[in-house]
Amino acid sequence: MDMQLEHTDLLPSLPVFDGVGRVHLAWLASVARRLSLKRGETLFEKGQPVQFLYILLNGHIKLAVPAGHGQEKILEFLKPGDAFGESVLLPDHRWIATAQALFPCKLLALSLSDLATAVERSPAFGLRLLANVSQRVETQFMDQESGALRNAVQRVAEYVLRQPKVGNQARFLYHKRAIASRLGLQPETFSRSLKQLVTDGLITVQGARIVIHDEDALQAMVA
Amino acid sequence: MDMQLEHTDLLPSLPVFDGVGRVHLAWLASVARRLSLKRGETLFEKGQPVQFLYILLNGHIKLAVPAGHGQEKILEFLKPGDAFGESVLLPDHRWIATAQALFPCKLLALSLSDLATAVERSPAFGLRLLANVSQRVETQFMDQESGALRNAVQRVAEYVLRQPKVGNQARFLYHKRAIASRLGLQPETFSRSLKQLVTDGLITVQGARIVIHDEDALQAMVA
DNA sequence: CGCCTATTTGAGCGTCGTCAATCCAGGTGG
DNA sequence: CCACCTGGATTGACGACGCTCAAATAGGCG
Repeated sequence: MDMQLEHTDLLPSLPVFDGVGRVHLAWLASVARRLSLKRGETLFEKGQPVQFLYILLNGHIKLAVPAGHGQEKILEFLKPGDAFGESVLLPDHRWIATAQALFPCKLLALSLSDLATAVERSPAFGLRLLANVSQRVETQFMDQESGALRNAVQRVAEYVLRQPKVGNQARFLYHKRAIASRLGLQPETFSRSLKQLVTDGLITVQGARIVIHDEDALQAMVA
Repeated sequence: MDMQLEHTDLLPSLPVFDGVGRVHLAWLASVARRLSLKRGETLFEKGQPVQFLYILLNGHIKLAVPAGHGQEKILEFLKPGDAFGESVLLPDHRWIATAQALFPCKLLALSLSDLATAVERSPAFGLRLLANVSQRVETQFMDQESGALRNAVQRVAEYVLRQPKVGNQARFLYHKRAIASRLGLQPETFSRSLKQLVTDGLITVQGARIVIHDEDALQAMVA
């Protein structure tokens, strides 16, 4: 199968390319670098110069800052359709966090000049990028709110509710250790908080599997 | 003095309009609504639909979420040149926080259609907006990092270092209560943390005035 | 089947939040 | 010009939530 066509076909399904004309998409697909990452592979590290805007087509990536003793604080989980590295627009900018693949990834990389040309040719693409990063700011705000206003059990309940559900079932996509870090908790505290929800009869947990018994009570807990 | 010309002249001095052609600036100035806020006045409240992208020309605004018992958690201090409300691009979006003037403000408001037209006419403006919001994401990341990795005294030291200094002098622009909220601390804890820095001989504080005696030690404290 | 890592569980402690009282500064009016 | 007054800031005492250290258990992958 033609690699280039494969990627071109993938593009229209991502919201970040909504409303971007076919011809512009083709141009994007032609100039953008294509990258693949294996699970665990590092895309960039804190301190390196920002050279590209990345668009994640496939897979999951964590953005994290090292915290000594082999610890880290996870700032964000990146999902397909997410764009990151807009700070390529800021002069002499360096990454403030490290990006590492949690699952095998495919992504596009746009250099600063390609990004500028792309927005020049397709202002709609510029607006899509703006909407995307705007969404990320809002997510950060909600995280800040949760971190400041809610306790450990409430934050865990909130996280469970946000997971995609089929019926009343859900799964932890990432390691519990990683989720704990994302929520600003120690793994031990995360474990105890989950146990609390189980003890209260709101959920049951088996490994990465979650069954939600009382969604309303979970909602009430975070409100 | 002509109000419109006054604002038009103000625009080129803000980084967010760098590289945006004179003619586009004039167009922006002609279509954008102009707003003034008195100290304490509310621009929008949590839950209201997002109708405009705002660009702060002058003054300071706080973005905060109410937290019950008349409390609030301040998410961000907005300064001249900051743009906010890019989420006007997201469908059916509502404000997740309240905006209130901390000082008298002047600002521009762009409707969704005006924003789209502006980026259409001047892709450079789109890139500037992207850079601006990108900067805000990074600030959020650094806040998350501080909140997770540093204790109260370290966060206060970090905040002091970030204030604009003349010689070894600086000032708290906002009420300590507000700064505490921004740092994710109670006013009492903020006060005690400042006292700690004073006791250690790193700074002295009189009301809103700060004198920095040992900047290196402050830096070392947050590293 | 066995190793290695992730997760869970337990015990103890420290930081920060809560509640309450006091202190202080800036603004107002006599 | 000074006394008052009001809201912010400070200080103290105490408790709780989440962190740290340590050990046991479970789970995944070769």
